[in-house]
Amino acid sequence: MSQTVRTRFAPSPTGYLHLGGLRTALYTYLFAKKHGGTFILRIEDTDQEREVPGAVDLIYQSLRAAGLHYAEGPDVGGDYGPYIQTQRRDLYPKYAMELVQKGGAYPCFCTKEQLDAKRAAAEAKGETYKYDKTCLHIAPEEAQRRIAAGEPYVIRQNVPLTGTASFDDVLYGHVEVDCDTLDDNVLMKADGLPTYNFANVVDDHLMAITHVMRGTEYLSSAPKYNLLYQSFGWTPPTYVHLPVVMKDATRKLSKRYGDPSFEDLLAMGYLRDAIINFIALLGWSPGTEQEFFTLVELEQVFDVSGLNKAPSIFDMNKLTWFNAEYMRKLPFDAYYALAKPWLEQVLDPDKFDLRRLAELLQGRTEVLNRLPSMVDFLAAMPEYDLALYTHQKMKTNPEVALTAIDLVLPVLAAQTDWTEAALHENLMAAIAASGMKNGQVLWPVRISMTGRESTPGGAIEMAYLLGKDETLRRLHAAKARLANA
RNA sequence: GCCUCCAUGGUCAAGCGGUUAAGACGUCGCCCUCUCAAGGCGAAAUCAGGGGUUCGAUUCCCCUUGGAGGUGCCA
Repeated sequence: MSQTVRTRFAPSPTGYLHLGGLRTALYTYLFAKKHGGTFILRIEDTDQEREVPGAVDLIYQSLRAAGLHYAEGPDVGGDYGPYIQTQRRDLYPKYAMELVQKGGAYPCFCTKEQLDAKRAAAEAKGETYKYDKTCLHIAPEEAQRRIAAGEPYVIRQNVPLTGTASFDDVLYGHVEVDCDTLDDNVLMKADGLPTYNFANVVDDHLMAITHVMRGTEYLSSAPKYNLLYQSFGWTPPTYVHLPVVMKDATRKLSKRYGDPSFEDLLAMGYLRDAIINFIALLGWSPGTEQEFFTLVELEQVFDVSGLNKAPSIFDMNKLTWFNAEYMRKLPFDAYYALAKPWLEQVLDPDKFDLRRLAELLQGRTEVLNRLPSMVDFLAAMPEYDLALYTHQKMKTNPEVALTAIDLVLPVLAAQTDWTEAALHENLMAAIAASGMKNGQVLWPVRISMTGRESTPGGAIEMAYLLGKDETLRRLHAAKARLANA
């Protein structure tokens, strides 16, 4: 590649950054990095009605949170600004006029009502609606007169009636369509702002974008954009269209159906690096067996040849697996800092050894937000079913449980050194002396202390965390309940 | 409807004319074990269908089917 690579992520400020958008941004960023190029951010806000207040800031925040740093953008500046399309509004009319002069576009005065009627008529006949080029035949002088008179108008692309339009995509190859299936789309709206169809071409050219990476929703209109480049006499960028991310086989990921956004995942306790790692592998393969990647590694190894053409389904299960793996890999102190606030939601830090608890939890943490429900039994003994005392493999049932508690109670009551090591030593000795199996006594003892089928540690760890008084209190309560059963 | 694109297990996917069709998640066994995880071992599970081309198709071509995207003064 002789020219310096410049790629851009160009979202519309219509809300949060969804995962499909994040992936597009990631690949766009990685492509630039891989080729030593520049990644820039451009805000496409030409549809003022759809703009959501605060969405622009959300995009900045999300991109920063993801670690996708852009060298140029609205909030960082650059030599090709402004980077927000509404701030570039004065730029577009000039190019629109140039296009009109070159025959690639024309002003149109048809009203919304007229067009709706034509559209309805076409649909009634079961035909595909296409603008009939009525205004193409208005003489330039008359058009000028009407514009000067203040009549509302738009600028439409003048698509040839015959022939074909095409472009070449790195991923999808040569895409060609018959011009007669193409409509004369609006390039400049009556409000004076360009549509995506126009702004994208003008801005990519003006910003010297060399590689356009974007979703496949633009694949079928790309030939039309190429017509624009031809009319202008500009060299089109290299295109890489990216398949969408799906929720399942037929629906794409969408906030409306409750699918999480990037920000949502972070708030739930998914790690940024885990999300990035997972997203990178969703629709792209490095071609090797490696499955864990840091952003920096991805910057080196990313290649468009590993992109898959088919849409891929977002698998929360696998994301969660990645997250659990990343949790385990964290240095303990980093994990503890992350876990602590979640633990403190349900546990008084003055009453429990949260640090020890976190040690037990680190290897079992899939997502941070699951932590509270994993430890809340420590704060208050939950209701539980006596059936929990019956466990085939542990060879226990309520009767055995009663025996076990009777065996353990005096040992614990006499325990002065309430450490895991000391508890372990004395308890194991008592069990060995009794002739019972470890699980036979430790299972029911743990149940009676926690009321949970599974806990972040065994009976000994739980006893340590609960403390002597609370342990004995819960054991006595369980004994009374079992004796009356 | 029309246009464009896509198609390997439940999911992510490797494969790019000749393979026992990798690997990962998930699932199911077994082992380990004071529970659950983690870890170890193992298992089930895929080339959508039909035609071609070829000595030989998962791989190339066509059709069908299925799916996606587009068909806006939205992007």
